[in-house]
Amino acid sequence: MPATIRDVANRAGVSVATVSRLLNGTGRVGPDAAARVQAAVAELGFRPNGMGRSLKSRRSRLIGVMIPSLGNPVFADAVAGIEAEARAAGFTLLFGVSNYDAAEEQRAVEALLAYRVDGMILTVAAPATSPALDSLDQAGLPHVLIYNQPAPTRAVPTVTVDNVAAGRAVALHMVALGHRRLGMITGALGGSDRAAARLAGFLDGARASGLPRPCVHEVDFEAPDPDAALKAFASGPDGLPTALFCSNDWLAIATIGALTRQGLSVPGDVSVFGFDGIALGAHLNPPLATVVQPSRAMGGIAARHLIALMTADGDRPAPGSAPPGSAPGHHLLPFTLRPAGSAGPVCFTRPTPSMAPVETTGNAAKQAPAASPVADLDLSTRTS
Amino acid sequence: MPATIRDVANRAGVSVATVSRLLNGTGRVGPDAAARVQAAVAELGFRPNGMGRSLKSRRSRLIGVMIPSLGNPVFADAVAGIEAEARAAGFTLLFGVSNYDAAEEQRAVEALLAYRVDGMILTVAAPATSPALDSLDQAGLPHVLIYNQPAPTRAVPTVTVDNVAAGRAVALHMVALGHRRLGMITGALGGSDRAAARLAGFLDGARASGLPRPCVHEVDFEAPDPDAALKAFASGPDGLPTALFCSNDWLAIATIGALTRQGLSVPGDVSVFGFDGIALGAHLNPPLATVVQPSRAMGGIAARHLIALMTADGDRPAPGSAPPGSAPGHHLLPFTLRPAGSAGPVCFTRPTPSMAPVETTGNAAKQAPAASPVADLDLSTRTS
DNA sequence: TTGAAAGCGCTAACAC
DNA sequence: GTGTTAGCGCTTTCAA
Repeated sequence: MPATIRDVANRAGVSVATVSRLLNGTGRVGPDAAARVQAAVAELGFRPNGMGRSLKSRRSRLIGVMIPSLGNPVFADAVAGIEAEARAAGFTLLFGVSNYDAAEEQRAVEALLAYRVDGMILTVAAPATSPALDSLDQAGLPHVLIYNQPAPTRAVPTVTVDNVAAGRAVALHMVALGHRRLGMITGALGGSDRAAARLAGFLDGARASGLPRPCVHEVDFEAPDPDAALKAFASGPDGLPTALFCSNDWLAIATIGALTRQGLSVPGDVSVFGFDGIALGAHLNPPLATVVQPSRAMGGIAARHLIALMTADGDRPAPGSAPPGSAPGHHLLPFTLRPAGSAGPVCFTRPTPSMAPVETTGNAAKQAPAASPVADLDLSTRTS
Repeated sequence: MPATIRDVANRAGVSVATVSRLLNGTGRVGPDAAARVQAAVAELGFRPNGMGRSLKSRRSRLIGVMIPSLGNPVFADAVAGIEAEARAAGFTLLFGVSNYDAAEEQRAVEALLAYRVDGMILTVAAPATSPALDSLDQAGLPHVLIYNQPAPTRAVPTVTVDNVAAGRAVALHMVALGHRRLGMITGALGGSDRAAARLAGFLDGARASGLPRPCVHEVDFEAPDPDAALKAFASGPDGLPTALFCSNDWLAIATIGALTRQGLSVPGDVSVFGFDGIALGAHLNPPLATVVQPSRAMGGIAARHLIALMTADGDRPAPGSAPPGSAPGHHLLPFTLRPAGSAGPVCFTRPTPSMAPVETTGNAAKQAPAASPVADLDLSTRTS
């Protein structure tokens, strides 16, 4: 049974009010009383009960975090950023996972809401229709989205990159490398608005380059089956693309593995592009070509923004009513293209990549990191 | 301002006790009253305040989780396992990170303790000397270690694999592949008792095989610099080993990257073994040879064990005193060796691997996954 | 500078 | 079945 503030007060021969004041630095406390309290706290190993404190003070110093999955390192990175920032500000994280599912999002958010978190940082499947965001709005709880696309129908601050522009940049880069048959493998679009945005940008880039609409195949986020997707491509009218865009690095790595198992070389036979820029990608062989987004910083910025929101909320403008004219403070972070090993120039001398288990040995002459016209595209940070 | 139980009671025309009883399923409630309460709850969007509930009931339904870092996917996997199990049992996670540092562990544990978590699952740097575990013991809070070595001096349940045996198995496997110059790159031993155990087993295996003591180099966990470690090897008396054991997959992947950048081929020039079995490793090219531990299951088992502990704790044996004769219920999970692409037979025809940026092209004849005598070693689960 | 006292939202005796 | 009530540990007026 942990010591309570009353125990401390008794032992120090003061009132609980004095103990509270000293511990919170609110109001003056005499030096002798202070000393006695300090001693009592130490002797009793007193640790203020956060529950009692929260109940009375009506602020929990808890931040809720909800992400689709921990399996994708990109989310773990963001959480690391959030954690560091939150801790520095004296907040603790309450944590939930949604598995890319709207109903589970709702459940997770309810669970965090039950503990009266002071604010929340989350990634949802589809902001526009998210019941979880409805709950948050209705509760009037400050929250910030990360990774999600800014939702026109919601006034919720969002920290992300321009996924459409990034998707477009990938297409243009592929075209610049000489590719004409592009394709995309994406996680379930219903579970990820950003995947949808990346796809939209990608298609737009292809169209702008005068190419036919690239083939697109969806796979499951949790247990992606890239082999099936590749088969689907191969059995389509155009065969396997020479350049594949995967909606995230996780998927891209699995896809490269599948291609390799099929006896195809990357990027010799097929170029593969990922999205996220997870740290591991840079260590692959060949290094993963990808769109690098600053995940950790994204988490940190979201946390700082949220904390500002929460503290400003002491004098909340009006319960539930957002300032009519003001934008909700979106942060559009810069992304960069990493035009690394897994994406190379198209090889015209090579026959159309086939899925037959032919031993395709050639390695396209250990190319130096392709000098790309789009290399390290860098959008400067914008805040709206 | 969220609705309270009193609001609901008023609206339903019953007492708060009735509302509480209905919501918690404790005690009978008349059908008409029940209906009115249900309605009121729905209309008010009532969500019971977890703080109030915890304060009164003296159980928070919160589980604290503290890990060294989210940067290493192996911990994220374990947390995913914990989360799934905890959620199924109606618990929510309070989350902290220690950065492999004992002082930070202490801080993080204090933070979680402040919210009166019902129990805790954590990985510490060194169980024997961990101030965080001291706090936990002193608080009499049920807790379970994961990944850590079972500490002889502490009666704390631990879910892990036999790191010593695994380290030994790696050494024996390397020897079986013909390697004679072994080496190890490990994360800071002071920050990881399991790295130390893996090292001990590895050294033991080398010794048992009649080899001289392998060279060992420590690197930082957070920002490992494998290049420096490789240089250190190269400038040592024995030069670069032909087989390198890295204390985790993260490190192994970074090391392979460094070797490749140096113009050395893996496993042609140097075989590399990791530890953890993170999912990404299997998709690498070559696939990462590693010791696979069941991280997600590890988290799940730890959570189940903890929950059992917590509920049994209603009638705690005696505050602080562990049952004298009984073992604390360690779970030693099975590990398997994945003898994949990054570890191959030593190549005797090749000159001693050097660090000079000579263009070493040879790829050791695209070997099939070495048929290893130790393949898929499998210890059965033991519970002590 | 200090103390007394009133709750924060909830559960759990205890009465009826 | 249902209501009354006493706190859980804490912060915070309000007096002194």
